[in-house]
Amino acid sequence: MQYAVGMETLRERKRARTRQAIIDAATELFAERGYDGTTIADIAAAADIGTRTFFSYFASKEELLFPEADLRVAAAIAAIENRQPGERPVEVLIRTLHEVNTGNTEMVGTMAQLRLQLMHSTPAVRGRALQVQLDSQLEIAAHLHRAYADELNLVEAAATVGAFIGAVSAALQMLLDEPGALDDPAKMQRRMWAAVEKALLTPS
Amino acid sequence: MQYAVGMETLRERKRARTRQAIIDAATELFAERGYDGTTIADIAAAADIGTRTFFSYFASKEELLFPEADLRVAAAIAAIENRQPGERPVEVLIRTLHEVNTGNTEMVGTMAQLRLQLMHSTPAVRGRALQVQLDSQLEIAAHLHRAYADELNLVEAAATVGAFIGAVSAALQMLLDEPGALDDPAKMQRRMWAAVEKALLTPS
DNA sequence: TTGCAATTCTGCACTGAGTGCAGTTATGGT
DNA sequence: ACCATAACTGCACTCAGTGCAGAATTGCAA
Repeated sequence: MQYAVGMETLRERKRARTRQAIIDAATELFAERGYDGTTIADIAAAADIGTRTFFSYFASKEELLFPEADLRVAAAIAAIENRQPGERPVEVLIRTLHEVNTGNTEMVGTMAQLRLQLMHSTPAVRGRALQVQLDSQLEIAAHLHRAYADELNLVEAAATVGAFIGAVSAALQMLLDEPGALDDPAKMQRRMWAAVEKALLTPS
Repeated sequence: MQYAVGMETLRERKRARTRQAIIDAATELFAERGYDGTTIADIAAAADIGTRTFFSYFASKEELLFPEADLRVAAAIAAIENRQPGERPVEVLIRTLHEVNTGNTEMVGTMAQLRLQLMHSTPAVRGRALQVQLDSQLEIAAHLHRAYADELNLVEAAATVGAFIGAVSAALQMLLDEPGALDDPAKMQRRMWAAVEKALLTPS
């Protein structure tokens, strides 16, 4: 076989291509007709696969919205491992998500932008986003606990991570409720961080 | 009409009774066969109503799990209004949920107990719980902002409430993952509060 | 190149949630 | 007793998601 070696087998490459085709088709259709207005049959047809086949790539329609959830958790965990000496748990988390959000094109990607709009307009999407976050939380909490074994027990670590992610979500949602919120994503992000830091770093 | 005046009309009384019958039937069936193993047709049959009628009482199967969501928000808002002078926002929230949870039989009620189990075992229930919480958050945040107008803008208030609820959720879920967590709910609740306070009140 | 095993794709038939509609029944007031 | 209104219900429908079985594709070895 004369193909490049970027990915092992033909199967894997083809599968990755199909997966991306589904995401692309869904992104376009969601933008066009909204989340609820798009059926899985529509997506499958647009991606040129059988309806049934969709479910061998994504377990549900909702999963389609957060295809990169795993990557985020990995980034957060890496940031925890590389913490500065003397850095407090909350500070690590804040720095972590800072890096995650500025390091990649997350805030700019089409699906990410779309997701923000859908989170605003479609309750089901918002609910799903929360669930994805919570699933990540426990994993991140476990690593935070290991990094700060002498300061935080596991439950306290979970509470810390939960507080952080909860603050981010709530601030984000409140900001999204403002009309024209998406016109200046960078500004929105700055305001979000300011609010999160005030909520979490204010001394008691 | 010679009926008592507890509730105005026959219609209202009958409707309330049917609603309760649905909740009771569902509680029993969920406990018996689990959430996923119970169909709406089952519940309707057990409550002796037509399947279609179920949807004129509850918009979805999930809504059945949190029939008292509104009450909680009301309690939280009332607690905010009655805040002590000098009390900090986070402290108000902590006191608030303290009152909500100890003041009523929430933690002891059958449906509430059941819900904790289901949250642990059924992802759909967990997701729904989060969504209910988030919906409450913005409303509570608005009141917190009004109560602390000179200290917190709206986004900061949202972040504060989100941090609090996020910490509670995460700690609760971590605790529920421990085997035998439900054997001693009071102890679990104490550990939860300790973790939440450590996460939120630790000075920076 | 051929052949075969493993994997993937797909259609079909099914269950269950949820909606719209239309007809029936129960209730409140006159 | 009568009527307007609200509630209840069956029916037919759409869509998400699953299990199964057969067809098509791919990987590998001869």
